Amino acid sequence: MLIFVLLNLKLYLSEMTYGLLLQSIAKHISITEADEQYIVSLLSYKKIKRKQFLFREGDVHKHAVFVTSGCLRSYSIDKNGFEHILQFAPPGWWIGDMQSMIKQEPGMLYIDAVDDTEIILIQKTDLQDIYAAIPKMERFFRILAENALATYQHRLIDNLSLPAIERYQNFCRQYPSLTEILPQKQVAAYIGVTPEFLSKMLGKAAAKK
Amino acid sequence: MLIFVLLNLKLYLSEMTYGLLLQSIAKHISITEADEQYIVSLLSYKKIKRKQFLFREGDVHKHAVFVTSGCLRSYSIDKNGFEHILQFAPPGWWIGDMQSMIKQEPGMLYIDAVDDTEIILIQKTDLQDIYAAIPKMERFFRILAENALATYQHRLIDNLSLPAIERYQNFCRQYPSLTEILPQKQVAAYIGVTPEFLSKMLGKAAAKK
DNA sequence: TTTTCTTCTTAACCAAGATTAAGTTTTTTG
DNA sequence: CAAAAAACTTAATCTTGGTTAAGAAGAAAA
Repeated sequence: MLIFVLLNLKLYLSEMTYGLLLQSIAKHISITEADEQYIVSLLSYKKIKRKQFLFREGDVHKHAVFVTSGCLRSYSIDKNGFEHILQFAPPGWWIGDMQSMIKQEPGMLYIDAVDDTEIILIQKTDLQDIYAAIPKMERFFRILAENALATYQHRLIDNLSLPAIERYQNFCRQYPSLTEILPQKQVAAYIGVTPEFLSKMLGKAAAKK
Repeated sequence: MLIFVLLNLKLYLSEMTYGLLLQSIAKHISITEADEQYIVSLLSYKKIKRKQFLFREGDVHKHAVFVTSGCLRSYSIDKNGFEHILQFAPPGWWIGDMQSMIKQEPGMLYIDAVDDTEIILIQKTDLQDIYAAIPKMERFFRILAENALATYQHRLIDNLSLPAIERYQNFCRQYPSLTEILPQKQVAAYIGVTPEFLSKMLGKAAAKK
């Protein structure tokens, strides 16, 4: 009886922790419960406090990272010490330096927590095993990469063709929940302007009304 | 005897036409000859003359496009009529509007030929069949998408953090063969400056020496 | 609570890159 | 080959956005 309760508890905790990832997989492919359990057996879980680092420039990314609560960000620091944000990762998103992940070479990105955050990690080597054991997972990550690719294509075009104010408006439209939470400074580092200029821009826009 | 010659001829032509694509696949996964033949049976071939369009803004991308000779480019045109180049595709590269390809909705990109170009086309619906028949192909396209993703991440960081002159130098280092062939105007549209400014910049750099 | 750190704002000045325009060279096409 | 169309250059002027600096306001930490 006690064992039964403990088993249920374990399942329940696992469901809490890994539910979001399994749901995300289920959205694109269907896998058996045995497959799910196999995958879960290779996952690890981690908490990251606000402002704590997950990766620094020069680290080799040996894990795929999936956010289940809170929010991470990836960014580079240029030679003048300014941050340029590549991506925010709210719950349900993956984050990482693909170049480093693929080639297993030192990355150029920093990743830290915008907020207290919980993540799921998969080791790159385990991911290879998952592909071998459950070929359908190749499809899941193909679809994931293709979607991310579409997002980056769009963002690059925006950066090439739109003035700062429109890039800001696009950001607010695309990530309304982030706009509320993030300090302005970080939105500026994402759209590619200085915090001073963003402030000036918003002041002007407000004055017009 | 005649039939034998014709068969060989057909194989030879097919090798000429589809060789680069099959090689590219073989670099990442190994498939049987039967699989190769199946894939080839779903491919089509097309020549595109310099300056001819393959897609325009608003078109739905129903094919994946692989370049075997020449060079294509994808770009958007902003409200002032200026071109912003997302990608060049020399031989061995894929090109397309991922957003449009995935969601089968009108795209925002133009694709035309920088030079007389030969391409291989795969219909999106046939691609689904290929995935079903040869699951390994999911891996091939996963790897492809992941590599492209890494490239876009890098380019976006560069655009956010580097001044125009360094973006130009990066372009020359990364695509030396393109730098020779392309009109300066198009390099400008890729790195995100006006042709006038690129000209001024290069004049200054030359004067220094 | 008080102190400290971070963020936000404002403003004056500065610089990278855009715009306009005109002339020159190169490439394409009839 | 001549004519037309692109592409390249140069220069003057303008604009977007950066830099510097300093104070105000919030948030975090002690």
